[in-house]
Amino acid sequence: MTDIIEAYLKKVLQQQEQVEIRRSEIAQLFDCVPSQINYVINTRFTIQKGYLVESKRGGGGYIRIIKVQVLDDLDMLNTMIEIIGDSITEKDAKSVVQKLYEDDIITKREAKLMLVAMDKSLYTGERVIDNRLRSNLLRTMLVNLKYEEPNKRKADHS
Amino acid sequence: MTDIIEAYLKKVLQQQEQVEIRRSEIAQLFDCVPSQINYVINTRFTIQKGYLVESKRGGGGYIRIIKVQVLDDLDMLNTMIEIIGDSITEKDAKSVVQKLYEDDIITKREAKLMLVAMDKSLYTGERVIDNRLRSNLLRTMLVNLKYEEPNKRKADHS
DNA sequence: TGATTGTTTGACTATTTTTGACTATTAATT
DNA sequence: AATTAATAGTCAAAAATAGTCAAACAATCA
Repeated sequence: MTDIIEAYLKKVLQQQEQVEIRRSEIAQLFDCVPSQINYVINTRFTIQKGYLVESKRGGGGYIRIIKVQVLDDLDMLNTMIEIIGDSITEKDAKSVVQKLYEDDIITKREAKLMLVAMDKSLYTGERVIDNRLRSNLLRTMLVNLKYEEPNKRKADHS
Repeated sequence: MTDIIEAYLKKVLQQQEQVEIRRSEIAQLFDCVPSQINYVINTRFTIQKGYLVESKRGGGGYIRIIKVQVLDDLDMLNTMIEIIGDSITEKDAKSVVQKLYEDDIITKREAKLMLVAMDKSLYTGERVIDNRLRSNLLRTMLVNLKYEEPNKRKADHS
């Protein structure tokens, strides 16, 4: 169900910059409880995944999902670096890497390397420490990408 | 039993690049306990044998087995993985990365990302712990470089 | 045959999703 | 202004999955 609602909203977002819904209507459409919509939004439309969400209650209330717009790769990297902050969970970190891959800022191999580096199992097991270590690592990686020319093999003298 | 389930999954994988199952369904199909499926997967669908496994718990959960292609450069990577062992200093780790770059096994960007991840300043400050963390990270990265998934569609949110 | 290795089982744990009761906010009506 | 209606948000319990681990059992090896 979550996946279906997510797919529906993303499809609309392929055409548009943002989408505005009435929570109860979508819940009815998919025959689920209204709070399911909140669950979808909280788990699938996070800032790490590149979305902003606004809402209003009361009569004429709505939920609006907005795709975060960036100018270029550099802007995206800077935005992500801000989002990372000085602590980040495994899940959020992986969302960030995934987003960079989807936006063609990093290659699949680079994404894999970075994803591996975000994995919980590599760290100490102390949640607070790990989230700090992870944010240091990811942030430094992204800072590096800012100053790096895109992909070139050393022997590729083309 | 293990052999039968293995054969079943491999047969499906002859037709497809990947297979997605619901653990309890397969267990029912073969009249065994669900954890038997984990055993099959852990013993027969390892990365060394050319398979990648992903899963999700909870509602709509699944286990997905993906065929991967073993890449060239295996020997070099395997050698490096051995060298790394379960503890490695910053200096040695950086040498390993440098060597991979010089041998054209990784790109400059990849090298930079990996070098960043080896840097002492990112870790806890406890030498023994850091060397262990670093080796875990570098080793896992190299293991990942050995395999490649077949044409996974990217960002297809339709 | 005794030791070793591989398989099966199930109790317990971990994760993710679904649900609904209760709360908070805003707009409309009195 | 106060009250009521119409929204959306929160939170925790329940349900629906998958994972782990060790004990029991089976097969194979020396």
